[in-house]
Amino acid sequence: MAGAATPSGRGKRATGQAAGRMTRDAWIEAGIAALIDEGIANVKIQVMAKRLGVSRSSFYWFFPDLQDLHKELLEHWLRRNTGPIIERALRPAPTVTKAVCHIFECWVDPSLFDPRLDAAVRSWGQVDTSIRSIVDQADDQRVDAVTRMFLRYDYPEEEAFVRARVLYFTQIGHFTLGMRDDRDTRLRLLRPYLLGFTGRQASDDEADAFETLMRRIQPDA
Amino acid sequence: MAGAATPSGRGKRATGQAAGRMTRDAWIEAGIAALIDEGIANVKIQVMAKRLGVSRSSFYWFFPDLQDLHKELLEHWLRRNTGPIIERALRPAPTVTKAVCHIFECWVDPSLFDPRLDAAVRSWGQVDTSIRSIVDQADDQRVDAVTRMFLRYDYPEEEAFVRARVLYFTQIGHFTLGMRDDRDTRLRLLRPYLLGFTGRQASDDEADAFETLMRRIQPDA
DNA sequence: AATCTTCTGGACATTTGTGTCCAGTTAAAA
DNA sequence: TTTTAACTGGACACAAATGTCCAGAAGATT
Repeated sequence: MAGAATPSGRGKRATGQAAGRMTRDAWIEAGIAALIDEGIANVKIQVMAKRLGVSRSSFYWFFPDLQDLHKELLEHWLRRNTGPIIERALRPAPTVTKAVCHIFECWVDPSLFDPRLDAAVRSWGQVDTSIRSIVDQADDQRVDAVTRMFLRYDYPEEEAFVRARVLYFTQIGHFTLGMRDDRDTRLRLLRPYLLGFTGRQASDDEADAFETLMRRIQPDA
Repeated sequence: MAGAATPSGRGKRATGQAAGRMTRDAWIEAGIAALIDEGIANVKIQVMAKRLGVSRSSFYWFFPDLQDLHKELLEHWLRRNTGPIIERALRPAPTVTKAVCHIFECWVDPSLFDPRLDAAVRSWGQVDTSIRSIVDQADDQRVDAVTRMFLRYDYPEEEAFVRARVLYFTQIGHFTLGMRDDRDTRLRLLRPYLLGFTGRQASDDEADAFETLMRRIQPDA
């Protein structure tokens, strides 16, 4: 028995596995959760174990040490967050404004991009140089993909690069600052943002299409 | 004696005070340094003491506990980083582009704004909600000041707000991502950035003036 | 049913950090 | 020079983490 701290000795655990034993993935999930809302410095075996209602030994069965879990967390982030942005940036569209709307999907659809995870990994990178270089690399890839997007709409080389940065940095800044405008505000600001990012006015069709998409993803907010 | 770890027993310390005793400020400085390059979770009395070549007791003479130092670090950040931005945003200028250049001064002059400190405090806010709300408040003040700047040049209300955010978030994103372009790159990108932020072309005079300023501040980089 | 493999709990050893207490040193004031 | 105030080091008592070891429980396999 884990003592008085565990509400239900055997049956169910707080999170992760329903009843049976532990799995490597359940530990990784717990790690991600801890990373996101307490930072890498608080991803601790002891506290995760308590939270999961399991003893620390379980951890050491699945991982040689804490560092191994860290490796897994970083890989999860790479898979989860960088892919979708690049994919959306490559998607063909009749106008720049429409193309930018495609990228915007990542910022409104939590299944495409997890802002809190991104922010957490970024904070991690500030403290650990080996992480830092990997984050930098991912940022370069993302900005590069957006730059190529602008180039497809005949912006001059330098302007395309700057606009890509402005678009991407604004968004990262947005998340870093934890801005969480509600859906209506975001819809209201859509056109000014598109103007600022592209220098061109979006058509009504495009704005409407994005509004529809957003209403589908966030039924109400 | 502090043991074999201290290279010079009495005379000089690693940082802070030259020779004499310790001061509250020296501890705060050490705290800022630790916060900036190792994150709040690694602002530890024990390691700072070792680094300063002093025993932990000294700390407890000047501060009741670690939390008290944390409070001081936050106050330092408030004084250091938010004031100058607001001041620059209020400064009168003949054109928007010129006004934006005034704000840009904060990003190129380390005496006006410390990007690494800002990033560190921001990370701290992600982990500690009481810090978070203070950081949010500061961000609101900064964006608000920039919004009013745009309003002075007759941008419509909503556009002014969005442009303020784009300008500010881009910059925060820039720092968060640790982008450190060299001086020449920054000068080359100045005009495209001004165009993106304001929607208007800067005059040669304005660009030249900024270039002069930058060369004065960063003799070479 | 017996056996083998996988996984868990609890005990142990160690490290790193916090905060308290107090005797004693050092610099300034009387 | 003595006294006094400001500071420092070292010892103590805890707490929270990591990582190791191993007996044994719980499932899967034969």
